[in-house]
Parts: sequence; C-alpha cells; structure tokens
Amino acid sequence: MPRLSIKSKKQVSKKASNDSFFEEVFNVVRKIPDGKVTSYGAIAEYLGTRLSARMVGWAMNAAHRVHPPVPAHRVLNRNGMLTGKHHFFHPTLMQELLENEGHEIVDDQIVNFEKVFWKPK
DNA sequence: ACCGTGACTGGCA
DNA sequence: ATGCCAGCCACGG
Repeated sequence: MPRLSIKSKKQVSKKASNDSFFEEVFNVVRKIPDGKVTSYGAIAEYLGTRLSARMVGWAMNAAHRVHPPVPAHRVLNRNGMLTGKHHFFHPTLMQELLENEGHEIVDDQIVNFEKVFWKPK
C-alpha cells in the first residue's frame, strides 16, 4: 500500500543517541544570531565531529519538520555558498531570507562571509 | 547485510 | 585556480 499522506506518528522509532545528535545540531543552528551565518563544518566541529560535516547537512535535511523552527538558511558551506538552497520550498527562498536579514548574495554566495560568520562556542 | 548517496571538508595532483 | 579522492556516518532500497 502507498504510504499514507503525511507521516502520522514516527518519533519513537529512532535511538536516543541519534536524536541527541540531531537535536544538538538544531539547537546550535537556532542559536545563530540574527544577521549572522555559520558553516556545516563549524557546527560539526562544535559537536566534536569535525570530519562529519555531512551529518550536519543530513540533519538539516530533516530540519524543516522539527519544532521549534530551525533557521537552516543561516547554514552555508565553508565558502559561504548557498549549497542548500534547493532543499527549501523555493530555490530562491534561502537567498531571500538572507537578504531580508541584511545580507548580500552574489552568484549564490554571500558577500563579506567572514564578517557575518558566527562560530558556536 | 551490502551498496549508493548526500545541504561537507581538507588535501593533493 | 580547478578538480578529484578519501573520510565521515545515517538512511533507504
């Protein structure tokens, strides 16, 4: 049978450890100050898994369905590029959100990345 | 259980 | 500068 419309209730099927990792990622992203951005690697490093920035991206993949909301648009790659734009409702939404927070984006890359970079600590 | 994939990153050719 | 490769680890088929 086809999967029912929306996943009714699935949250106890994951291990606590996994949830902790995702939760920590979300928690850090939610701490990003308004008008600031960070990178997947910075978050991974903060969590102690510097070489696992991919897991941060994986967590972001599920960020849209968690509560409270996670400002995933403030997470860019190491170059300040909006690599995750295609995972938003609209490919331009990520850029619009950043511009709305005072940033300037040129060719999918944020301007003055170093000056608006925020590192968790 | 194995394999491919991914919103990444650093290193080396 | 550009591009490929390996390491990371969770998930779906």
